[in-house]
Amino acid sequence: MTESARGARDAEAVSRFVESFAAQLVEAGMQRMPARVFAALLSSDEGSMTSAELGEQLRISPAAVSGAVRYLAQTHMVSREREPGSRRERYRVHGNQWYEALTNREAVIKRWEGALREGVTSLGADTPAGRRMAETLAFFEFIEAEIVEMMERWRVHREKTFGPE
Amino acid sequence: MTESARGARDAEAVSRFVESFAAQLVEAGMQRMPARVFAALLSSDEGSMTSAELGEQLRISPAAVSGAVRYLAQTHMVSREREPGSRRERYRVHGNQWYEALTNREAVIKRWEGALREGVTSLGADTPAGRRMAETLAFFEFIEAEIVEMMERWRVHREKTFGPE
DNA sequence: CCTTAACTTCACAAATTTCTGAAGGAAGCG
DNA sequence: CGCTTCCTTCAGAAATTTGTGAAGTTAAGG
Repeated sequence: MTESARGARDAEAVSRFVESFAAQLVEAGMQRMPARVFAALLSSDEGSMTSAELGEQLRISPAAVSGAVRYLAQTHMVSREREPGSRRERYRVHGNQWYEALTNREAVIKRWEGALREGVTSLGADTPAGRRMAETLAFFEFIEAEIVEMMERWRVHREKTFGPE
Repeated sequence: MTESARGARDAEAVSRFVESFAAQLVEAGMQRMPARVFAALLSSDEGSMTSAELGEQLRISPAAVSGAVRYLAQTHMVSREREPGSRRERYRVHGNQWYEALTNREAVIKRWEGALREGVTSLGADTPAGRRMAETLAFFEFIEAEIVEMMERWRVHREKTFGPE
């Protein structure tokens, strides 16, 4: 077993994975920099990196790191930590935050629901279009409730499979 | 009750709703034109419109309609119909296509899973990062199975509430 | 306090995306 | 069969987004 395959991680292999995973996230609608930063954090052994480490691995400016991290923190995909007695910040992914972030889709769904409610009203609940809106709205309300339960089931399943956090 | 509030739809109210709902879709990551076209179809009484009608309501060129519709058809949000004995095409939303489209998220999830599997391999299943990948992968596999069941439950729920299609 | 390291904000240049007009087909209709 | 209508494709202009360098801000450490 070579040194690079055991101790020090194969930087190139890591980078390849980071970029290919980030590309998938981008294709699903995520902005490029947040996607790359998130992928890098996800594939770090500690699950966390400093701003400088991120900038170096991804070859991007501190400004780009800053912007990406702000977005990720806002959407709860990543949390910021201050290293005590240092002015370095560490950005971390928790296993849990993955599904917290998914649950945050709720915020989006809520806004859709709001818009649909207005639609039902302004198109008229007794028109064909209004009825279609109402049904769509019902669908989202259904989904919303289901997601909550689904996450609860995942929490149980996860604990059984991977043990308590 | 004025004529416009009863018979002919209030074009301005419809337009306001279309634009505001489309804006929500855009914010969730959808391209602008597909979002506007989809919203317009959703709020039409027939659930379908011709290319010309879409162009007129949204004030966009035939080319833009064409591009938007191609995207929506690819993602199964809208189906194309040919009016028999005419060269006009109608684009239609089915109530069902909403959740067919959601189910199509499966394709995205599948690609993520592929990328994560590669990640587990290339980072090493016995490394902390590799284990995190494996857990993330397990999460998506869980979600994928759940979505299938969820859609089945919706189909039942929908039929009870709104009657058979 | 002053220095300096680390992050953030901002204005701008570059790259990308988006939409249009124009040209190019396909398919009904006479 | 040719004419006409409708849709699509394509090249390019316009708008938007993205990432950078530089200046600004905050807080640790002497």
